[in-house]
Amino acid sequence: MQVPLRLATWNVNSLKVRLPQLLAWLNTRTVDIVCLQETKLTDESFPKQELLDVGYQCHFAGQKTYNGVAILLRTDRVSAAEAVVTSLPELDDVQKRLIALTTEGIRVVCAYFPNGQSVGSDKYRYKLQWISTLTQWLRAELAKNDRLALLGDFNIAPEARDVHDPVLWEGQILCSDQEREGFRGLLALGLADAFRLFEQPERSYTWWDYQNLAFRRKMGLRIDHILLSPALAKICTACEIDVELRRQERPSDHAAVVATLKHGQSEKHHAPASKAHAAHR
DNA sequence: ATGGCATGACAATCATGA
Repeated sequence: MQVPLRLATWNVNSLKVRLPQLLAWLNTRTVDIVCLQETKLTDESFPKQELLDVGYQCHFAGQKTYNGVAILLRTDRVSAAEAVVTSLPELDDVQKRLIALTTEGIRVVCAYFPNGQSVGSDKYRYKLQWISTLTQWLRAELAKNDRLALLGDFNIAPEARDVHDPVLWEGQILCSDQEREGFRGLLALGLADAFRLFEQPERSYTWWDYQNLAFRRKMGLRIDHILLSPALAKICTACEIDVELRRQERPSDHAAVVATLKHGQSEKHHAPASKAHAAHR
């Protein structure tokens, strides 16, 4: 069976406010695994029944006012979640920025990277530390899981072409050398930026400021990403930004990113490295 | 000019975002 699998990430900037848009989006788009950031909800007030009613099982880690992440699984299309974790084991952190689970033999990691506020601030140092801890943890996860996807709001524009005005943003938060070095550190684990596996339109962004008509003027940044392990990059057939979400009434300031995977045979999940190597010759 | 929105907590402004 070769049914395509679609993975998405969207920073909703308050799930309470964006729930109607999310429900409508889930009804019109075929997405199977949906990572959300900035839910800004405690776990008690997570709208799990509403999402269950449209066919999604929810896993979430939230807090009052800030942060909060969730993964939604379309239960008729993907297997039940296993090995759910709701924090980075190595980091003692009250901020809810990470949730991970395994479905369909895929380790799905949903992350809301710290913003960093301004270069050199305490929050900036926390951001770099958080990225470093995530990277170390992912190294171990990749050793255990061939198929791994890291989705989320990275709060990093990796390259000049991901920024509407690279000169204006040079060295600024989201674009600083150390943040970009952190992003490259994730790629160095073997992960691929799914969006850049394909030819893309120029000025493709995922975030636009609410102010100054930034969206209409195409003044954005590409800071939401889907990174795929080699086994998943190999079967990725598309990666697109859903800008329609940003065009709506009372939108989130982020658009969603959606990747499509050819749903490979399950035997590939546990293919030993030696065998994969042999197949190359 | 470090603002201009938007969101949430809280009750007039303030913290935070990116």
